[in-house]
Amino acid sequence: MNIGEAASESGVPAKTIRYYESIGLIPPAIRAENGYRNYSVFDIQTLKFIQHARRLGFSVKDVGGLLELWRDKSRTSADVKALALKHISDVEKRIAELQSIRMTLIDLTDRCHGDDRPDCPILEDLAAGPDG
Amino acid sequence: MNIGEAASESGVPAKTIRYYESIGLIPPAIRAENGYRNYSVFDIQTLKFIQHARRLGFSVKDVGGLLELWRDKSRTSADVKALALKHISDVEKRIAELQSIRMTLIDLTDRCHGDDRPDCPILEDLAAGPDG
DNA sequence: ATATAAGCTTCCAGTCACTGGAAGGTCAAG
DNA sequence: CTTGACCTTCCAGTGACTGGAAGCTTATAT
Repeated sequence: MNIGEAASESGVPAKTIRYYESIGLIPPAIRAENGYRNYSVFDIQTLKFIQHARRLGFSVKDVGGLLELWRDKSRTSADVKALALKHISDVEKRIAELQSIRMTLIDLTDRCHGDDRPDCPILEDLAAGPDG
Repeated sequence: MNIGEAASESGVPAKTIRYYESIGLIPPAIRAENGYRNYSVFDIQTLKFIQHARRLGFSVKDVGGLLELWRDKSRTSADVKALALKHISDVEKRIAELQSIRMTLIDLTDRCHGDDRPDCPILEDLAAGPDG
């Protein structure tokens, strides 16, 4: 299967597949006589795995770790769970940050009348800072 | 005031101040005889404004827009509010995405016993995909 | 006076995870 | 036989910095 078909099968763009190969996330593809990359059904499985993990916000480096764990039949489920729990805590931290940002922005916009007058608490508060 | 003092006064690292100058977010600093950049109290104000807006997640490009609005005495508060409301909606979208990711991860980890056995629903689901 | 350390300058490279595009080879259809 | 859709490689750009090298200036300590 050529890279284009592999891309549409897996959902990972051809460009990105080559990129994953270049950084060593996936092994170099076997080449056909014309130099084209050739992908097996197993390769597609791997690409789908990567795609799903990336959609869940795992970094490419983390995905590399997950792939190793996936291929390693002797690893324990505790290893995998630890990585996932760490990632949950990162996600929760980011959510909390964004929620705090959201509250501040809502407060600012609520106090801005948003008409054709020039005075605007949003700019005033950005100049004065969070406590002023 | 040298760039180091400007950095500690404003909270923006010296390196970042130079970077902001290089991309045109702030005008080129006036130089002393020895070539060192010289900052006024007003410049510090601007840097603080930038810092606060960045902390609220505005992109550097958006901060550029906010700075223009800040300096433009003839602008209306509606202009500013529109930019802020758009940003709130972006933040909310991102929060929703992260919450969905979080739920999926929690579901996965809940179903993974996380002991020394090798079978792990996290890896299985990453391989099978979100619906399988 | 001198040594040293801190602070400033510029410029280049690296980060992360791609993405776009140019230049050129290959292949299938009309 | 030509067009267009593939494929190849390599280089550059994104966003927002950050690190580091090489070299100048200034402040401090002896």
